[in-house]
Amino acid sequence: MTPETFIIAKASEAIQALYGVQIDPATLQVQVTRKEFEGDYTLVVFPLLKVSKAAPEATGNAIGEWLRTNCPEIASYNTVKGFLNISFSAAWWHGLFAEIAGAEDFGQLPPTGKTIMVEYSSPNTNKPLHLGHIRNNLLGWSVAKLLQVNGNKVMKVNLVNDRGIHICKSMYAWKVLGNGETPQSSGKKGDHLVGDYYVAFNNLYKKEVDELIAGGMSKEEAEKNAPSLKAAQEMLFKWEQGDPEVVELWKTMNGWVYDGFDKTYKDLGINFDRTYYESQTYLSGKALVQKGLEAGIFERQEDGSVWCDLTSDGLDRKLLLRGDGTSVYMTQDLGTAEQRFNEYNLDEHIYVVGNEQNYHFQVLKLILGKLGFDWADSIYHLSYGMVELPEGKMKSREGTVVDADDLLAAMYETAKETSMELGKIDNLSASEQDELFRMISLGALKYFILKVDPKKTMLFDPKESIDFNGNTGPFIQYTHARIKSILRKADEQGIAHSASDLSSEAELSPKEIRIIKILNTFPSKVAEAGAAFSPALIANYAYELAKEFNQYYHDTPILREENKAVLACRLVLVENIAKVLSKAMSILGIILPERM
RNA sequence: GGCCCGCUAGCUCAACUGAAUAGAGCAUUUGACUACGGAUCAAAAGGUUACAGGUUUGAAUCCUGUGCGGGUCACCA
Repeated sequence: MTPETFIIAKASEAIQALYGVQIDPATLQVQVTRKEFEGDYTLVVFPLLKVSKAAPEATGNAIGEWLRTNCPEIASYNTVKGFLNISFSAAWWHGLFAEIAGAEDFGQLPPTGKTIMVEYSSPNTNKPLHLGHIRNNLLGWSVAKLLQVNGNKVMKVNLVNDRGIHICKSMYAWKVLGNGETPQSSGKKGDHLVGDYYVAFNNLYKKEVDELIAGGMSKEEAEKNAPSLKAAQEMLFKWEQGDPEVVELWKTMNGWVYDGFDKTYKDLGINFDRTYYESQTYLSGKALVQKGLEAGIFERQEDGSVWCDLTSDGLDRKLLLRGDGTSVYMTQDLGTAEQRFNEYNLDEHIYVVGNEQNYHFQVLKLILGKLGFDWADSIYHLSYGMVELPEGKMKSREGTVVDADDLLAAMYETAKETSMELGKIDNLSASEQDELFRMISLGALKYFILKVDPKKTMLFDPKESIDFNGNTGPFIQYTHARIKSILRKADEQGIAHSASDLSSEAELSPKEIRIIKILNTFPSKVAEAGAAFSPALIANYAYELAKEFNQYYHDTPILREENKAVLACRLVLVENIAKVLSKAMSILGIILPERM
């Protein structure tokens, strides 16, 4: 039972005893007492005035007095305006502390029995990953982890967009300009190589269009008739026919891209339980369209195309099948959703996709509902905002995209430079140093991106992200390393510091109580963050805890303490800060080093 | 134009279901090194929460309207 629920339960009893009214516990609000007031937790009494028929102060005092005399856990109280500030007894704090210290899986919530699928990443295979994908990947991985810690069975999936005109463009450019270049022959990373040919295609295409226009063709016509585009379209057609040569090239080039992606995913520290390929799913969903037609939810036009009319829902008409009977994006998503819910018996399905697709998912959900699936409301679009740069928006055409691999490399370099300057890690081996630089650079990047509320557009300033001061990942990593250093010294000196060494003789200081209070809120923070699908809440929690430790550490001697009981108490406290920090950061995919 | 989202300190971001004087970091100014790790800590300064109404004992938060910014409304994915 948390202190909050304890107070709510007891306050309900108090109200029953004092005013003879059974109050709905939901109307009672308990919050952590603000620093400037005396007390641990605060009950807001305003909502009770109707029942008490008395002034706020009087009501607060009456309830406070009842609590103090009837609950041994509660030591004192005071009322300021409409706020009843309650202080727990020292014994109670010791009990809570021992409970936290003894809990091995602190913060892991009990099983819910639910299975949740999280789809994220979803790259196209014609170009490497960029900064926008990084936000997607980090969010997706972290939300999956968060849901796991909330007690769910989670399945992480990727849907690779491996077919379509875009990859054919790269294929065509490679065929005419590539001279058989491969990742091996050029030393280029596979996804970058294919991306380069995508760019080459666009240049070639542009040149052809310009020439056609110069030759007297209209712009519109030229854009349709450029030979390279025609060739790419021809390739797409052949691919759909299963032409062996085209399919072979497609397989080869996609293979290069997958090797490249695997490397980037590995560098980012993310993974998937299953990967879907659009080449295998793009035909699904047609049966559902048929079903919808029969049910009269969809309508077929004279040209054979099928539509769903959503105008009565305030939206537009949506195409589901082209005139030639082929399916579109929406058709595929309808089909795969049904497949997945059936195959895995999902309770929820989360799609981590950028907010430019809000409309798509709104429609998807609506249509699934119309088709009569009761799980239509169990799909959730985790929509995230764009990542902007100080210079403005990222536009791939203008070359202002930040490549994921380049960014990771730059972060690594900066982590290295900064650490070397400080010169604290000279005694580490080269490979240990390398591992450390990776931890720090990745920690900085992940924290910087995940601490922002997903749905907001965020600004990524490379310079600022690399600043290791303030509210950053490295600050938390550093805090952890310091704690570990203290614990190492304690071990060297043979000082005991396990939960069983705690003694109620050691008096807890206000700062220590504040830290226990923060530690204690971790499980409810996890629940809150899980409900909101927001790793940002966890990030900000970890920062608060780390900061609290630094303040405490700065003026409280730990190893110099002579009283054994107090010493053990402090060490256990500090150890538990490290424990919770590490659990919180693991939800973000950030590793905390033992030393740095 | 329709629909969706955002707007909080100079900058980047917080504020759980409405609650006390809206909080951090960066940058600025000042102070603290006999350091159990200074990648630290303390302090100052910085706000009409875009604007106007409304609901409420109480609004950054809920409702209506306005402004500014973004997204989206393809037989693309």
